Amino acid sequence: MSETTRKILITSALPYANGSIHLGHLVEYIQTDIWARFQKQRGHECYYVCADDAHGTPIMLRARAEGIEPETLIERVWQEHTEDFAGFHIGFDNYHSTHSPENRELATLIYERNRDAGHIVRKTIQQAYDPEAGMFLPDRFIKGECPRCGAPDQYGDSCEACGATYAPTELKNPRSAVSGATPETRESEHLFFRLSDFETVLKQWHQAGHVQAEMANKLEEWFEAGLADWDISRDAPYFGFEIPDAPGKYFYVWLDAPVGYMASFRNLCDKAGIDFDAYWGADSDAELYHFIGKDIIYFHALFWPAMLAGAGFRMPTAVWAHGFLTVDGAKMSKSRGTFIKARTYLKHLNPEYLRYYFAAKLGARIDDLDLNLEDFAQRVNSDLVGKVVNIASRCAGFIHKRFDGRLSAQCSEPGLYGEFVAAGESIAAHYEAREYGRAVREIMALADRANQYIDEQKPWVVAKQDGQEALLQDICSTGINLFRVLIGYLKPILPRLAAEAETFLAIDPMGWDSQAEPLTDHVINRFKPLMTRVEMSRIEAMIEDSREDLQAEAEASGGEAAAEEMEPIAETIGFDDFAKLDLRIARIARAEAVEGADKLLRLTLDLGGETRNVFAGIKSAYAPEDLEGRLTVMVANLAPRKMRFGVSEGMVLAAGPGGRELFILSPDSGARPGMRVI
RNA sequence: GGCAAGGUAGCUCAGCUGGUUAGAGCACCGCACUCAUAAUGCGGGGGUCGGCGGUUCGAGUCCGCCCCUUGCUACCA
Repeated sequence: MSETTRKILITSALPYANGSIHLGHLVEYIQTDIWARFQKQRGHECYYVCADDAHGTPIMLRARAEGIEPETLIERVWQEHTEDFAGFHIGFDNYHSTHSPENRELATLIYERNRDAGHIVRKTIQQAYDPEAGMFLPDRFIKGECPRCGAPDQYGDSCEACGATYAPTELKNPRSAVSGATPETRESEHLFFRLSDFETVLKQWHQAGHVQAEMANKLEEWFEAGLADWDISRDAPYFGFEIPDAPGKYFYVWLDAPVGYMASFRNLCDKAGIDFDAYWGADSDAELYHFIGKDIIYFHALFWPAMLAGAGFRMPTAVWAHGFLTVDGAKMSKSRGTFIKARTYLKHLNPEYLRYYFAAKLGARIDDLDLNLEDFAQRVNSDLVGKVVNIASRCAGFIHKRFDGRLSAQCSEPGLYGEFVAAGESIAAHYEAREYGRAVREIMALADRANQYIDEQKPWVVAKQDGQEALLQDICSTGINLFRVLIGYLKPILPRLAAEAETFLAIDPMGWDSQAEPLTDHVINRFKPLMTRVEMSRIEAMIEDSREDLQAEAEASGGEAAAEEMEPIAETIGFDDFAKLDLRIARIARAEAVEGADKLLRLTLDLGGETRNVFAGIKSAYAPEDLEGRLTVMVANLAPRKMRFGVSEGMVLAAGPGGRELFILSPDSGARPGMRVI
């Protein structure tokens, strides 16, 4: 490697201190960690930092619900996150918290510099206020009816039912998700960051190739829509940093979250004597990379670089987004048991299986990544155990039994060994380009070559021939040396396996180029299985565990959560009002799926004297054939409603949140169609 | 219906700016081997590259239309 030493600072997005790490998070940490380990192995000065994102209303409220201080909560979560990451060998150089003195100092500094440069403006806005809880409500903590379609139980920023977006003040019958009180609209002065000041700067930055092509397209859309001012303040009570010149106002969590990258690094610099400015100064020649998920591109490719530029810091060298994780082709699901927490995984499986599998499927693009559990097991078993580790396993015995663990004094296959070494260049290029899948493919092709070599040489035959000891030792020494090169290439992905292999080989930790020459006349240790096979039963146990785990959790927190989240009882009505409602027993004469509708069933209801055509959104919970013949309860005097698939002449009563959890009502036996329900 | 990403062997995926008979790994079948964690090697079957049309001397690769899948969204009176 003739390349000069680079200075590289790498970050992963900060996990929110309000939940556990799961396999979806790990795509990012594993992707980043592999890159960081690779750069270090190449001999560069490289630091990988991260932190918990510890501020914001959800954390404040959760701490309140648990009856503890937010500081106590985030400390506990920090501990848990730290352990989970360590379990997956994520090698942070520093794992800090946004609730730290360094972050307060830097967030304040960035704010003040932007303010002094005229990028901060004050505006008075109307915002929902919860008079009972005594706080302003973030959009997602207000629920009510959609102003456009009237759908109930919608969040304050957008309607899940009709897709409308609106201001929370437009919601009909709004109520606070915190206390259930009806929010009032109050005025408040907020601070705004003028993103539009940076339009030119940002466009130049994007065009200079600092973001992926797909990301650039998306950003272009945002430019076309126009860059809006960004509200960076929140009113007390809020868990965060108070804004120095605005008492009672706090930095919005998304302002100080990315600053957490700097703060974590600052903290590391103070501990390790690194020059902070060499990495963050406006004229820094260091490289700065942010690995993120595709959902937070907006913050990292617009606000963050703009804030840095406005405060006189350098901008990132690149922001790299990855896609989401699916399991067996579908979104992670708690009920299917595919919402797998880091912790649960570690109870059942070796973390390096997952590191390898992700690496084998990761590229530089923003595509989603699928964890196919069967493929996962087969791939790990055949690649790592069957191919790579097997090379050492099949050679080590001879070296030990016949040569006291000593390798040949010279390499008998300089050509083959040279090929393995030469491949390092292209493998390194793939790592550098974040095309880990390509790197893995090349490495596995080499592993195949090694196994072929051993098969051709047939050491087990040579071993039985008198006077062929030297040949046997040469063959097996070559095998061991090829194995060593492979492990060197896999080391960024499999640090633990590499460490154990280094112990087996009795060598110093491998760098990228330290395998240029083969080991000769060197004594290795006794071989122990370096990795065992994935058992499908372990995977199934993990899935089962995930299912139980989350159920138990739901039940554990169920008591208070259920009470807290229970829909408030509606306004009291008189009997006259109730009597307006004509509920009738109906027999479901026919039930059928509606072509083109995902959630609707068309029901033909027999009311004794007449029949009604009713559309019901219960397809997710009931098969049509299970409904036919059943008695149920319907609203018979509801005004007919024209729907996309026809006119609905009434409504069937059902309870439940949705999905499979929908329950239609049934009368006791004896009731007959047409009877009025009073 | 809208937005986004995709549709290449049973599965997971390569196929760069269009160029010989479309590839790999796994799975499957047969053979070999027994050093190795039921590992390995050799051979084989298997794909009209979602469909149709177009551009081109030539298209999996470019263009148009259509179909399908997944995610968000809508249809949940």
